[in-house]
Amino acid sequence: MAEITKSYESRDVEQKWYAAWQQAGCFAGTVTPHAPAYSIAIPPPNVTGVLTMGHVLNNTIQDILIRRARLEGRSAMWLPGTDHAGIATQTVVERQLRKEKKTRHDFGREKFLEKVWEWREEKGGIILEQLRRLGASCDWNRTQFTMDPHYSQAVLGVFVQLFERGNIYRGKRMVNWCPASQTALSDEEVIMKPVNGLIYRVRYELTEAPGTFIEVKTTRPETIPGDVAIAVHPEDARYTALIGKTVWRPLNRAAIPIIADAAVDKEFGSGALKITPAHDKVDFEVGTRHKLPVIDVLNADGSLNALAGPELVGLDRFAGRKKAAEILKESGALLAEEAYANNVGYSERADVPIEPRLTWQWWLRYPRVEEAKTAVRDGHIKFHPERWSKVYLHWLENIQDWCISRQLWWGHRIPVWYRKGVDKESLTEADLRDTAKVHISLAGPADPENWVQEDDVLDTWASSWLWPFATLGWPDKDKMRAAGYDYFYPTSTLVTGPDIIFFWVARMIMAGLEFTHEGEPLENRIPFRDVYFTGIIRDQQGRKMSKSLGNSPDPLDLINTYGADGLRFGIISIAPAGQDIRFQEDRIEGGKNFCNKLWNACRFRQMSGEMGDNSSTRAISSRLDETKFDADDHAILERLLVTTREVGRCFAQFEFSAAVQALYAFFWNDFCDWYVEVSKSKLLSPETKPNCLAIQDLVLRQTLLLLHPVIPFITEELWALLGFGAPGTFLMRDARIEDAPHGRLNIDQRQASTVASVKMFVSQARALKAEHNLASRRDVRFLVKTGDAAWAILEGNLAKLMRMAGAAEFVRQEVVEGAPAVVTTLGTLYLDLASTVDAAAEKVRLTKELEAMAKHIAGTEARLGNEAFVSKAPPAVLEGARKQLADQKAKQAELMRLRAALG
RNA sequence: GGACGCUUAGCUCAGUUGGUUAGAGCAUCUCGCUUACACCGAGAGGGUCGGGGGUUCGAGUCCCUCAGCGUCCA
Repeated sequence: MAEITKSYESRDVEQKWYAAWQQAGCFAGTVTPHAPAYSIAIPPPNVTGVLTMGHVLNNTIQDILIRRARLEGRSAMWLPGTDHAGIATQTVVERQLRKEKKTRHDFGREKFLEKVWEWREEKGGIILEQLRRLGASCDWNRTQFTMDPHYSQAVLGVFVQLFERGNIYRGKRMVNWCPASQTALSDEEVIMKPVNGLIYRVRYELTEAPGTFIEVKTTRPETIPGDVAIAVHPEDARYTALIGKTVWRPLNRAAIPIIADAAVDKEFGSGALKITPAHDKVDFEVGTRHKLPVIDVLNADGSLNALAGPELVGLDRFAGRKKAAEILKESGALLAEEAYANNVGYSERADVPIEPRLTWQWWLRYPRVEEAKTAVRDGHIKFHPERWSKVYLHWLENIQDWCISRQLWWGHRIPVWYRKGVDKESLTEADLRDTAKVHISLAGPADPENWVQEDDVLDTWASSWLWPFATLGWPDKDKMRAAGYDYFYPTSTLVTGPDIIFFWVARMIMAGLEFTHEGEPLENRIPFRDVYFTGIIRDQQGRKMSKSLGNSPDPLDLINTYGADGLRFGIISIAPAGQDIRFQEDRIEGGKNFCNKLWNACRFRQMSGEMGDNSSTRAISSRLDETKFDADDHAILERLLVTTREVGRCFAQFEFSAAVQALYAFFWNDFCDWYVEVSKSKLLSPETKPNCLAIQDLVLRQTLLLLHPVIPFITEELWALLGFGAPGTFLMRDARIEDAPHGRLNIDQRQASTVASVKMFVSQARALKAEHNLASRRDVRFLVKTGDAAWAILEGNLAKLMRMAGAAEFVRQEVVEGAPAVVTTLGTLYLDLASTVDAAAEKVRLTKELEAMAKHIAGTEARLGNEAFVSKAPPAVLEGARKQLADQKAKQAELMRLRAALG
């Protein structure tokens, strides 16, 4: 067996095991009829993406769930992949072209798409490679891409089906237009941002009464050429006389009417509102009500067009705004410019203000909205933390139709063909259903030469909402069988961020309900049973980590510095359930240190004696002689059992950081700081050595099993080094978690509980020495004044005590005068240094302690003196308080005696 | 404006259904290279649990209210 080195070096170990796992096919999720299935579909990262700290957290959690499921004997399958990220990817490739001073139009649609595919082949797999560095145990053979042929068929087939079912329609409506990407966006892709800008007070002169004006306030003077009316509230007494009159539009001069509409807010500004139907959603509605014309003064790229007038045409909308203000100022129409803070919608991807724009788009009426609510409300799908279900339900209550068409080239081109010569601008709902005018199918028309395909593609989210089942071969029966659709769907758990609860989670639920297992009950059609929402990783100042701020560490750097296991352990330990996380690199360092500690504890075991048969819990147990157990043996096994249960509970309830904390405390404090230390005396005697080694093996074996989901590499390495598995087997694939690692052994609670008082005794002895500036070397003589029972405990642990406390000897003695002392539950402990002690200082210390004790006693006495407490508190609490008081009083008496002895 | 979350040690956070003297990691200070680990060990200091009010024998924990911070939806 290889010797364990002095410190853990992650790099070689990680590479070695990842390759070995992959070669042995350990990641494969296979249909195993008699085993329960456990499956996760990865939230497909954007194909243009690189690994961020958010990915690290999210994917570490998924890997933990998957690896734990394997160890529990389930057939686990984690399905990886990427999504095609329409806007982002197209933008990346266009940016490349721009370096050659070209645009996508120079190439044409087909050639441009070839370029995108080339880019994807070359760069699109980076993030999946990075996930391997993290240790992700995805079933890579199942890797999917939303633009794969099969997946695309599923997406387009769904479009056709939803059209046939009446959920999809084409309509000319106000959409969120991104002038940078030049496409429509869904409401969810618009982010409202507070902006400090200007508001302009502008007056419009009445045509019938020159010199009389009506005033409006606007933040967008460049849209004035698009004004078609001034609206006032019908009950606004200031303006009733003016309704029906006309005013001069101050830019691109024309007469426009003053109308009355209840949508006007009387309190805002002067109470009069300019109506620009082409550039505002509310204005559009007002315009429609009053049958007003629509004057669109903007081009698709946000520049002003000829309808804006000769002075503004060609200008960008922001330059146009300035220019418009200048013109208004010159003509005297501009009354004032005032600072103004308002909310402006920004394009999520391009980060520019969106324009409300009237265009033809494809819309989806969501299917299964009510069922989607039921699924979560009735707990068929459980959200963790639960509170996100409110956000989800609220969105579904107020759901709006989804604009699913995008004016892009990269994506799923909508499977709609218009017969040549048909005017797309005037198609009615009935025309869409007229197969002579419009053809909608997966296969396309039989006579393509007579048709023109729709230019638009589908929103990327309109493909990824099928992810949990389209990745399992749906709707192709053969592919479904091969992928194990019936076995793995519904998937078990979705791990994602709450920021895409609408974008993705809600939509996946609706898609799953609509398209899978038709006719079966709801619980068979939902796409997943549990949804775990991670927190958002923030920097030290609490800001979101982002590329533009440059405040995110590169996870690959962290892996190189601290190891993948160190990074995983660290990130999980700072990620409490459902809370945002402030990133601290020192916690990642803590993860690395933990790995090193684990490494060295195993090294100590290896150096302590011959390895026995470690190949199973049963084999190790059979090496134990229970009759020779001492209190420490019972105590560590008891703690192991409790920790095993606690960790199991934590994993089951998605409390990952609590699991890690429990493991940390058990391993570092109970095992390393105590059991390993007491082992150092136990190993000296042939009476106790075999048991001690076997118990260490039992503890280490179980600890590696419990830790493996979190830190897979180092645990696999140590598993092999300590011979816990048969050659050719893997911890990750072949090992199974056992609930009762101690096997048939009986744990003696009474004995185990004495360890606590011995620990405390040692700790107090050390403190006593430290207070008197003695190094923790073992050269001190202690005297103990104590009763027979306590002395028996001390005597039984003498060798350990001397080593742990750093004592030359412990001597039982009835009377000790003038020595520094401490009162413990096992008697009064004196430092035999009478000659050197500073009596005055010692007296001060004891007095301080007595004061604190008096306070505690007063508190306990007050509680016990309270009639209500005595009559109402549960007996156990009451008994505890009485015992506490007795202990406190005994300690107080002893402290007083010690103080008196100092003279 | 509405919903949700947060406020506990210098920093970052735990604290399960209310129950002994509120914990951890990091940082700080003191001591120690004792045959696993200095990526370590021993010890110490450090908190009126955001403010106020209430319920209760008992509140960091439950209720009300105020303040500050954050997120989402309008």
